[in-house]
Amino acid sequence: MINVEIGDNQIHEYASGISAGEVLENVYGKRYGAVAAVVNGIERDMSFILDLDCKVEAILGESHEGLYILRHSCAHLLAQAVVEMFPDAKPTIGPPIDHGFYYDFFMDPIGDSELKELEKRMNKIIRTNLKIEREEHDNQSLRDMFSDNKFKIEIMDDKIGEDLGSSAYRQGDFVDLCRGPHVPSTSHLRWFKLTSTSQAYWRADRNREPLTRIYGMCYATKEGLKERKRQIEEAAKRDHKKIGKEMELYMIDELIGKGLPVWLPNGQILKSEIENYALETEENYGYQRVTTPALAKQELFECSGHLPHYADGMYPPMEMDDGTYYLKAMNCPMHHLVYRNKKRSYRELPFRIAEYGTCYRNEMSGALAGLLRVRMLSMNDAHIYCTLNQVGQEVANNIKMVQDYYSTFGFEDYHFRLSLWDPENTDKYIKQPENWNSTQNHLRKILDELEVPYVEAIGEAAFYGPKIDIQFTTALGREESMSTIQLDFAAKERFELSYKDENGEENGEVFVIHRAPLSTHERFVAFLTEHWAGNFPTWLSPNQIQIITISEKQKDYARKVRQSLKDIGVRVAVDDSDNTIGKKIRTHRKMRPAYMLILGDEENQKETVAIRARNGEQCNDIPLSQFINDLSIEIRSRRKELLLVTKQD
RNA sequence: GCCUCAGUAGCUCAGCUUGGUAGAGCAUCUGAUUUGUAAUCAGACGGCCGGGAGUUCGAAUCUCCUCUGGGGCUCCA
Repeated sequence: MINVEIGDNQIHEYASGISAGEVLENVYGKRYGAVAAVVNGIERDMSFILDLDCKVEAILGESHEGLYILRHSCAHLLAQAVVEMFPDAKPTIGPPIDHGFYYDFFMDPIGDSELKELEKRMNKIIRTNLKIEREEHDNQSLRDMFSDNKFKIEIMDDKIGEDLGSSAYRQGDFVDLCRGPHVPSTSHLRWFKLTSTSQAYWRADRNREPLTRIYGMCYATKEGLKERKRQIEEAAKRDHKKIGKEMELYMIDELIGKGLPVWLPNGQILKSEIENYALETEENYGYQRVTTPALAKQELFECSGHLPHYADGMYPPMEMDDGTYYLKAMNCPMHHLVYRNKKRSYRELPFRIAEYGTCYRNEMSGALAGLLRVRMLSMNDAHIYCTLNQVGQEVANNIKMVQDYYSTFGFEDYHFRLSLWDPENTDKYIKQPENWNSTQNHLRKILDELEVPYVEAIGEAAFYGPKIDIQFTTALGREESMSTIQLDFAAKERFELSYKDENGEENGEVFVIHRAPLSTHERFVAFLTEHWAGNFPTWLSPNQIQIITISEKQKDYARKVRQSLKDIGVRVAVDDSDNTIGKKIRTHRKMRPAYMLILGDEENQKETVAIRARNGEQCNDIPLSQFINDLSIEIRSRRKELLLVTKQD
């Protein structure tokens, strides 16, 4: 007999050789929704045999761990269906991911019809409720089992010494190399859907074999799957590409080229408002403005290291009669020259210069997406030249600046990422390991001291130094970098940056901080649009006020109100057409003005306005002068909420 | 750049499976209507069905190539 501890210190006695699943079923009943078990802290299959005293916990299908197992099992199920349908396909790897799973196969690409067919086959396997069984093998017999799949053999080769690849999981005729654990049988995998296919490369290396990747989503319950589908639909409504078209924020024309959006008048308003806000902020933080050219000579980018390290990201060279020119992918090299333009004193540090410029990056055509990834970037860029001692304060200021910005714009869902170089793959980086270590530790220390939570990411650094990136997830679920604060230890040598220190010595220890707290205007506006679903705070709104007349009798009054609002800089339009008022409201909702003013005889006589806020709230009989006053406060203070209306009652 | 799906009127889409004179709603314009909070009525205008080639007596529809867009890979702000 063995003692098994379950839940809150309950000890049960069982015969040795009982399975974890039987114990759990004995305690919780048959339908308690567990997919696997934790035995003495280690995740195990339900079939795991208990032969010593131990502690057993259930992993519920709806828990984080449970979903992970469910999705992993669902990936196996997909592989089974694929091998059944395409006997030559070689499964490679198939991990669980957020919301679902994917599996990469060495096989010819497939289309939608095959995807549907696979889904059918998977459902069939689910209905037959195959048992999913773990098998232990020694290394040699595992290799024999997978001898026709070089990818699995390669995985085993990699795991030599780790002593992990000793198990396989079998369901019917299908067997896959796997650590497990898995759900007990295929009937647990009912709530899945195959979503898409794409091409990936073995080991994410484009020189290796191209693989067909199949994505699916998978949940423990019907409701879970339904909720996810609903989320995707909701997100699609916020998509900046959809709203951008509806609100006429930007356009892309074939004749100009892909990745080269044109800012339409409404989008330009957003851009200008953001720019003005940044200008104000940067003045407070001690930045000075400069403007540098869009192109520069090859020698500059060789000096900066862009050509050796970033050539792929730049447009090809232009041969001129006096040399070779490149469009700039970044402002930094030119800003370094601004710094170097005269002898600097320690009294000038930190020296901060900002530029509202455009950079040009040769993104691969397949990567371009709406405003999120473009080839011409409007950047709110700046560089800070300072001593190592000053780096901490400057980085802290920038983190604060970012947080202030985000709070004004209403962003709450983001996380910090410390982006490090990859010592295993140094080609992309300036090879100075000791500098990498010291600057990375420096940034890490700053973040720790500020008590800002962050994740670390290897291989995400800039070629000249580590970064603090602020990561967002788009409405459609893709993670993107928004703001960035980068520490550059290489520029000082490459550009011979120096200053005269307190002792009158020429000191070459100039550190450069590259920062773009507002991302690029393109990406920022994309996020802003998705975040607010186009219902921007009043100060940003391209159409702040829409005036609607009830009949043609109020034409003059409407024009008078419009002029009063224009006088204080409000963006306002009048609709005095002969449509019905319901029709006018419906029409103008598309442009999402913060407030609509409904003007009839009553308002005309009393010099008042009837306010219909964007959220549907209604507020009548407000004296025009009061409205103007309140509105201007709302706009000037860059308030996020439409407080004007609720304030009245 | 690679894989996949899709391109029909300014916008949203039907027609394509099974080839036979290009459709709807909204928007626009013109009348009528003068309206109190999410679509007033009527009429008109609008398309070489992304572009090119092929198959066919005949192609929006079938085949191939190409361009553009969506999703993914890779890359990155």
